Amino acid sequence: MAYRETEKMRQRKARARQNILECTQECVASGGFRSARITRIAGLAGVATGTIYRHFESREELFAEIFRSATQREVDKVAEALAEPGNAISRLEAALRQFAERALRSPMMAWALIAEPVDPRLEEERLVYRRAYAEHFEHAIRDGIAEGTLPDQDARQSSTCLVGAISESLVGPLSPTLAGQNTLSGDDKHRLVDAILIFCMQGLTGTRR
Amino acid sequence: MAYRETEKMRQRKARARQNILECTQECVASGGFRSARITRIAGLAGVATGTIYRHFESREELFAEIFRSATQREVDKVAEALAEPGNAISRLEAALRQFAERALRSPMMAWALIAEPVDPRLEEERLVYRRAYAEHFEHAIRDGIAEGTLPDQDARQSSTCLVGAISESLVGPLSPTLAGQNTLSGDDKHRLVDAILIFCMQGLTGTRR
DNA sequence: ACAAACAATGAACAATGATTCACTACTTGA
DNA sequence: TCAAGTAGTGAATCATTGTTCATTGTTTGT
Repeated sequence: MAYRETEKMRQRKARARQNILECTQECVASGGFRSARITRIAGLAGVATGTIYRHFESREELFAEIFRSATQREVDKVAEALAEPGNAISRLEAALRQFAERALRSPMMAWALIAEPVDPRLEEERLVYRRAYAEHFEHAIRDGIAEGTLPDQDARQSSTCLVGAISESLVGPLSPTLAGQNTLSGDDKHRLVDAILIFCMQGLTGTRR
Repeated sequence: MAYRETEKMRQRKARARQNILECTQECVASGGFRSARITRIAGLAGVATGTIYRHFESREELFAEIFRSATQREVDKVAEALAEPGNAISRLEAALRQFAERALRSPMMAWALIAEPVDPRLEEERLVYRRAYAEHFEHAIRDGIAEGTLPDQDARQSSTCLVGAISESLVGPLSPTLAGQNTLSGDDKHRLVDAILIFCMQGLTGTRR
């Protein structure tokens, strides 16, 4: 016998894999999934196209991994905001704000995750994560009902509506328009987020803040 | 000279074109855009694939036409509901209900129009029509504010949220799941529509009905 | 009946990129 | 240093479908 996989090699491979992931993410963040061609990713990562396939089953699988990690990061942020101290209303408001502000901070990536047309495989992942967001919101809504700060309501339905309302509100501003983009100034973004929140919070509470 | 396009021919061509459109719509309604291959459409229509291209620039263009006519039909229905007599609240409620109920009645077509991943060209059309829905709602919201039945609010933002909330609520139920589907009974559908409406109307009015 | 103009046909083509795989270059333990 | 085993390479291949176009069949006015 001769060659046996050693720790050093394992780490090198892990690093190579990680590097590919990061370059893919960069690619997606700059032009969405569709424009992230294997050749471009390979070029960025400084490896041959074949190498990608030594680390990932397929382009789809690579994308799925990017999608999951990027979205999970966002879901976690929302979960964090909901875990802060305070009543359900303030926590929900903070979480929604977090979601929207982060999306507006990385518009292309957010668009890729939320609204870019993707293959059925990724679309399935997307549905899963939309449910994940909704479940976090749902939990907080139940808290609010229990503590009396929110009127009784179908928490699941309300949470779904929250996800829809905020996504739809962001799709327009996030959509990579023909030429320039970022037509939204910092102030515009702030106003947009506020406006979204007013509708959402009223939908939940039945009162204008 | 010899051949000159005659009325009879014009009509025959128009009929052929219409037939292709109808078959395409049937195709889309049964499996979405993605699965509507030119060969399948041609087969259904009883013509050769090349014939399709005598009537339409390209598959994309054919799809765009289907998309526009199908979506316009829905937009019109919403507009009709909003044009009925009554105050803004009841008209908005009727319009939203109309939208949701019609979607649930033709789930696959609704999914194709609302949520199926499609090419950028169609996605653009989709954005246009989402705006169209929103504008109708927006107008009614302004009416409501003017007549005093709705509190003052950013009508444009609220209308966008309405479109998002209702779409998101429908995506899950409409998504063509692996096997069976139509896991929603008539009663389920009714409950779903009611639940959507409660959130939406509260988002608009600030009161539970 | 005839020729001009057009419609319909459908097999062949084209274009796009993901994926493969025979080969090269390393790494490892003896 | 050597042989076994693995990682990396990238040009060639494959697969999928929309689209073309030379050919065939129809319609029309004389």
